[in-house]
Amino acid sequence: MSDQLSDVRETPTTERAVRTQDDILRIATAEFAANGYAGARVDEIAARTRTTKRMIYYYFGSKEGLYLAVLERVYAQIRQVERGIHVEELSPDAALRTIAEATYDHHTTHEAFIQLVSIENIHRAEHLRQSETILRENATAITLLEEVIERGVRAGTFRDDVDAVDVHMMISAYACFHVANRHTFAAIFERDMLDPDLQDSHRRLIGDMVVATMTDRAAR
Amino acid sequence: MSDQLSDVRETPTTERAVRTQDDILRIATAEFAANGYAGARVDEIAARTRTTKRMIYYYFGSKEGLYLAVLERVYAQIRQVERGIHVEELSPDAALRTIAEATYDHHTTHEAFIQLVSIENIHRAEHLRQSETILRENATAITLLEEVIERGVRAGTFRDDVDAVDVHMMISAYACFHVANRHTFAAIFERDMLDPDLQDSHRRLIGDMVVATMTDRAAR
Amino acid sequence: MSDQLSDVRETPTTERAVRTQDDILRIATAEFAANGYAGARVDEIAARTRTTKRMIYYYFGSKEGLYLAVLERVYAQIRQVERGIHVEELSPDAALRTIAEATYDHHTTHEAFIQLVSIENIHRAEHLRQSETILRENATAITLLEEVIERGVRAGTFRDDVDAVDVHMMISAYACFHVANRHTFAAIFERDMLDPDLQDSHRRLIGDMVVATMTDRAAR
Amino acid sequence: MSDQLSDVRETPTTERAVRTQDDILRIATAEFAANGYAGARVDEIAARTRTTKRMIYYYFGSKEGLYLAVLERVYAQIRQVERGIHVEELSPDAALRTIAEATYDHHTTHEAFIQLVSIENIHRAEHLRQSETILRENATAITLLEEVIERGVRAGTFRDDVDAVDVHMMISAYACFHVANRHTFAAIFERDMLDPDLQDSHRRLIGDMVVATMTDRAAR
DNA sequence: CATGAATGAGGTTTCATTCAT
DNA sequence: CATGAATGAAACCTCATTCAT
Repeated sequence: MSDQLSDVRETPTTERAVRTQDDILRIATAEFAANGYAGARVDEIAARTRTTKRMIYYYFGSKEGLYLAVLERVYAQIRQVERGIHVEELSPDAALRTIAEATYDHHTTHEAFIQLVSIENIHRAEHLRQSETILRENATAITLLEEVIERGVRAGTFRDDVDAVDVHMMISAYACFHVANRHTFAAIFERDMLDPDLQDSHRRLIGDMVVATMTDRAAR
Repeated sequence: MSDQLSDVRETPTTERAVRTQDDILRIATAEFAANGYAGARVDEIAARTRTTKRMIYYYFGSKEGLYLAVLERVYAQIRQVERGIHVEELSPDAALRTIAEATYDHHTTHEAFIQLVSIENIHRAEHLRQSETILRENATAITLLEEVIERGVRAGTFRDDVDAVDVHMMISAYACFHVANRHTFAAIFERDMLDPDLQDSHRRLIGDMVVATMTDRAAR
Repeated sequence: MSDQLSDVRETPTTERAVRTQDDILRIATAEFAANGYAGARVDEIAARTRTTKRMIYYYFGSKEGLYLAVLERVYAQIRQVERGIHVEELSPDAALRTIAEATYDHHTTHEAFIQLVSIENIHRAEHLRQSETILRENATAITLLEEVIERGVRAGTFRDDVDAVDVHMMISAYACFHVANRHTFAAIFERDMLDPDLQDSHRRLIGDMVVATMTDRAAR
Repeated sequence: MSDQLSDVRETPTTERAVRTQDDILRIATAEFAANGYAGARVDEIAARTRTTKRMIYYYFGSKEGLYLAVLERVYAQIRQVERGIHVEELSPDAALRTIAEATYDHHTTHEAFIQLVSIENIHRAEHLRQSETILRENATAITLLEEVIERGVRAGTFRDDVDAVDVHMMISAYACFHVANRHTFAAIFERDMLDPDLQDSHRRLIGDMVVATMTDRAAR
């Protein structure tokens, strides 16, 4: 749960309490993602829950506390995905492509996560910075990339002036954009980036993009 | 102004009126960008303006009307930039790189625009879709790319399975991400993507990325 | 108005606004005095007012801001009374008695003031300490007493080991007690200290008390 | 316990129950004294107790029942002190001074009692009036004074137009004020009436005051 | 065009109290 | 006796919007 709040039940003891909190968090995730922090309504969240508004305050202390808990939850989920990626056996090219595709798959299927990240950026990451867990655990995505890039560089196939954080940035940018800018993009260019018919080619494209960039002879 | 609202002053007559409206729009742009649609306060906007709340309602009818006007204004500004890009004389490679860099330069120097686009996406582009001007005029960015890609494909240097909208997507994703996700990225990875020291290498990287992807032999 | 709050209309411009604020302050004074800070209800105050709850927040910002304004108002009123006391022409004895009686008269006819002081003490004077005006202006009551005591001491009729603050304490204690402890005293001892029939003798008694104490030969 | 409430455990049976109740009452006394009736929080009281909220309701029925029990407890304590005062052997002067000093000593060392009396007065002694015990037993303080005054009057040293209730009022006023108005007084006059350095002179002063007043020749 | 005053609906939060185990 | 979970009523406060001058 949130790292800095007190006066709230930190860890539920009964199984029923777990269900109540999960219920609240699930609904709250959707509401915050769909309406932004200020636009989300505690009343509305409560109404869609099995429980009452009072319980939100009982467990999370405040609207902000709830939002923080939501944030930590979605960041914990992506950590799980990242930890499930194993590329030790793959060539640097294949490893890079695998990581890119995994990120693409996660982001395009976790709309709420991407929206919450967008929202959090509007608020200058002020809430996220309060969560030691997120700060500490979510940077580990980089170590995986570092290892792959080092292998590629050593093998002479990867350029050495682009580091893991840069690569992560390229991959994240592409994957995030699909979800985060879906609606304005669709409105203006009349193409839904998440159209299932485009999924395969878009997944291939992100792999191409990152591999081509890293193996680009001209850039060296 | 917004395309569907009536009962509001559409075009200012006196020069003073123009200045008043510009003042309001400038402040409102900052407020909406910084706080989101629901988070922005009409009172706050009025307080920071040289005029009063009454004028906001006189000129823009409602908070939503003001937001729409703000949106149209920032989209008009990027249209200006796009129209200033001329790549007819350049090779397809150079042309692509020029367009990518121009987008990168625009986005990284127009934080409010990117933030407003993020916000608009949170609201499923519901406001943007009301603006015929934006929908009609802003898609023209594509024609420029189409022409370049066609030249590259005809020359045999570009792959032909990636169209102008895809390329625009890649470029926008990279450029948007720098601004839109700046804060969460900085918090977690301890790297400010807009750090002036990184500007040159990041501008080069976006060019590398799009050119490498389009000229990628392996992908063909 | 309160010294530290912002975002609230500090000084009303129209006469109507003055009336609205006075109306609110009058009712609020009664409500806070009757129910304590926590016990007073903003809703109730608003209901008894010509205006609405919203106006309370418009003018005073918060419940606390309103309470502070109430506090400053009643302290300003007693300052007025204190400034109206002139004892330069009187003998030290008579002057002391006059001051004591004036305090007695003020306190016994300003129940709300005494109650608010009681309430403020329950809250360890945390609000009062925020008001520079009260702190600066209300201590001046002492200078009047100092001058009188000095005269009495010099004349050899007053003891010199009791200073103005001590005398003020004795007088205030007696006068406050009549109002502040009226109800418990009446319940237990079956005597209403504010019974009009007792007024004269109690006014005389406070004068006797302070004069006798200061002229007490045995104490010297 | 309260005289009129039923359905609550009147007298604890086990020793453990006594300790639990005492624990609750001790904490509750502090909380009510520090925050007023409305300002005190049942949750907070429970949290500071070794037991739980359930126990408060089990033993005292309601917040009001608890408050009443607190009130009765502190009034019982001062009764004990009063019963310990013996002045039969002393001269009327010395007896008066002894009573005054004892009251002064009690009040200045029982802040919570004085605060609760202040609070109770804000509520027009509505709770206190429900307690037959307090009403019946606490008026007996007067009989002690009556006897002393009668002796003094008979001896010709005391005036006869000031009765025991008046004297009790003077003494209580002085002693209460030290505690009840400590904070506003300190804030405005920059003198802490309970400063240990002032204790002796202030104790002497209350004796001087009451004796001087009663033996005042001028007043007769 | 300008300004402070006003409004009502609805938002977030708190509190005493009770329930289930 | 003890504990965390739950509740509903009501508290405080905010916001977009309109009015009177």
